[in-house]
Amino acid sequence: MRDGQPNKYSNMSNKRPPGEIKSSNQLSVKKPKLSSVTAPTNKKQASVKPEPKAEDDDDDHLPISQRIKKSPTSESKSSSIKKTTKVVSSSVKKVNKKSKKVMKNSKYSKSSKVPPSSGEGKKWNKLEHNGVIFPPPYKPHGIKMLYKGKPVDLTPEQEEVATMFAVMLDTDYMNKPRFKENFFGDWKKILGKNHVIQNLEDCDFTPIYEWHQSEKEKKKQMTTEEKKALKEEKLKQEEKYMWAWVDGKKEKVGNFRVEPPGLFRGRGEHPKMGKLKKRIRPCDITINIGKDAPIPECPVPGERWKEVRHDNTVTWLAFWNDPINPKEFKYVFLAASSTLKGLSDKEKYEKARLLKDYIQGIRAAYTKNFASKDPTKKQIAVATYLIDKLALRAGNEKDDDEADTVGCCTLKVENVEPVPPNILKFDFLGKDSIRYQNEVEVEAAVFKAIQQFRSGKEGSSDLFDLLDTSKLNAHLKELMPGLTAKVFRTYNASITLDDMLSRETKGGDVAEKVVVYQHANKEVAIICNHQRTVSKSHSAQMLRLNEKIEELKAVVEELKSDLSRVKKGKPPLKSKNADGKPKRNLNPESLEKKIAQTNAKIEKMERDKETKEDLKTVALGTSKINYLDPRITVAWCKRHEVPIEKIFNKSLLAKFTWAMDVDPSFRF
DNA sequence: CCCATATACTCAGAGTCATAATC
DNA sequence: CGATTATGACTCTGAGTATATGG
Repeated sequence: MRDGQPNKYSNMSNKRPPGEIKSSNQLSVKKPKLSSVTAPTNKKQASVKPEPKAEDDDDDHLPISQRIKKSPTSESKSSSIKKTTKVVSSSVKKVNKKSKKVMKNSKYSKSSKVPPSSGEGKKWNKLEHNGVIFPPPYKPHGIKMLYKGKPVDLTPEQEEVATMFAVMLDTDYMNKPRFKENFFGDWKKILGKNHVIQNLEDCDFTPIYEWHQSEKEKKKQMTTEEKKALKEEKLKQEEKYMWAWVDGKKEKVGNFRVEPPGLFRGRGEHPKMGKLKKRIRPCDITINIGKDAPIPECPVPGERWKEVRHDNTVTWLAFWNDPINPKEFKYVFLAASSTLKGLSDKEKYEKARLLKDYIQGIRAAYTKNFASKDPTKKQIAVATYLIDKLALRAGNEKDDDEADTVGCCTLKVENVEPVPPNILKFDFLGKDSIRYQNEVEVEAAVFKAIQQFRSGKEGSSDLFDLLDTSKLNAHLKELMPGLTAKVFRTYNASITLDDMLSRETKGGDVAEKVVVYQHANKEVAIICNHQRTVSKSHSAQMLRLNEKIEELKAVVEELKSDLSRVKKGKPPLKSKNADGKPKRNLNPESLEKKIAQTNAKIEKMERDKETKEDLKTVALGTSKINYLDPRITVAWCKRHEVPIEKIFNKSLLAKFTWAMDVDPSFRF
């Protein structure tokens, strides 16, 4: 469903001319003002050395938003993009899907357990916390599901898993055969070989589903006092887990609740969707605390932690192995508002700001390499261009047991279609299986390069066959200390906000300024392709808005008629209003006023309607939380006397405390 | 005050990327 | 020993649910 709708915000764009640079000199002059960016080889910078040609359409330093221009040919784009269902081929692909499944139990020789001591990557000196809290044990409900129409007795364990499935009866997963197969496979193991239940098709879970719905309803019907009491009870229980002591400071813990058991809800076409995610127990959990901190008490009587470590080179407080993918981990970290997280957040933005000093040189360098004879260099250049211009993600290789999604380095031939003379049509599933659709005008050299990368390959093979993220990042690191692909996303998002705010903030009242901010925020969200599904009620809501607008228009018409009649000394056509009250205010002045008021109301509603329609598939939150340097926002608020609370909610304010004292003149 | 809509917050899955281990 | 692959740890994501808001 999410990948269903075309992205109406496709940008046709860009006409940034090649070339155009400052002297190479300038590059090296800029000093990293960043302690955290461990500057490796400053010498390598040579490779960014731009050449002094210049063709001054100097928009190189500008944010993407400004570099993007509507292309003349941008009519009905998205509609026509379709996946050319191609014959899958074994093909060119370097057999690089890691042979993950093999990997015989090379038990991690934990000789390398920890490298702390050296004080080098030290994250903390003292760390104390209370561990994690577990979900309550399963409470059997005894509701019987049906098999071939007859009630079935299930053990609590069997019932628990059946209930996990029943609860999802009204989700889209029921339309996914993969989900059902995986579920049934895991459930079957618990039912046992000779159980009456032999296939899913003959199972009727509706009794359990309905029981669950009624439980939900019951909960909803509780009075506010009851809910409040329940909440306080929970809070009391959890209070001690909410906090940690880090280097003498009390800090909030993020996710101290262990994930409850359930069915795996993989996104997109995930091969493992529906598999049973089993209950985590204390013996699955590894705790990390300071050397002389007391060991957290295990909350389950009679059980104990798997292990207690003292590793101050990491920030996690606890972890367990992901039951779906046992070689992956689930961590408990401090909350976003903590000092530790704030620090690394700040470092992230400082690194992105540093890129500002290098970006011209980097763009010049990759532009030059569009035509490189070295094929790897050429691919790196084009990939970097896409990452910079379109804010694409790096695109790591994925295993076969994950959803099939791509990023820049993993783009397939079929994901990018060149449309002469110089348009590229992108269509692929990115992170979280969110569809990315875009048509972009690119420089001739890029267009040619893409055509070349595609030629002779099948649709399913890699566009950048000589590239992967580590090669790309290794190259980026030579251009700027600490530079990686994701920094471009942060940079382009933040510079766009900064730029749009400074260009578009005019006078006006606070509300108008907030609109300017939201507009910029939206632009960033579009660049980053932050989408959301259209709410179920969206169309109904639009309809209602339209109705209301029509109603108001009718009111205006009547008022106008009243006005003209009153002016002629005649009484209104109707002596009563729609609500049945007799009309008052029959003098022209008040009628005029009323007309103006109503028209203003209509205009406002029209605007609201537009915004709503505009934002129906755009999620603003993600960029605000992860990509926009809060100092831009805070400084802008200070300059324009906008209360910061208009922009940041409570948790954002807490997360961004480190940015609050920024100088009003701060610019990204 | 009630309802519905908007916003805030939680949740856990899905990425990125550095480094260690292995080939 | 250089290149891959595996491991580990951290950020980023939209959905779902709870709560606030406002008409």
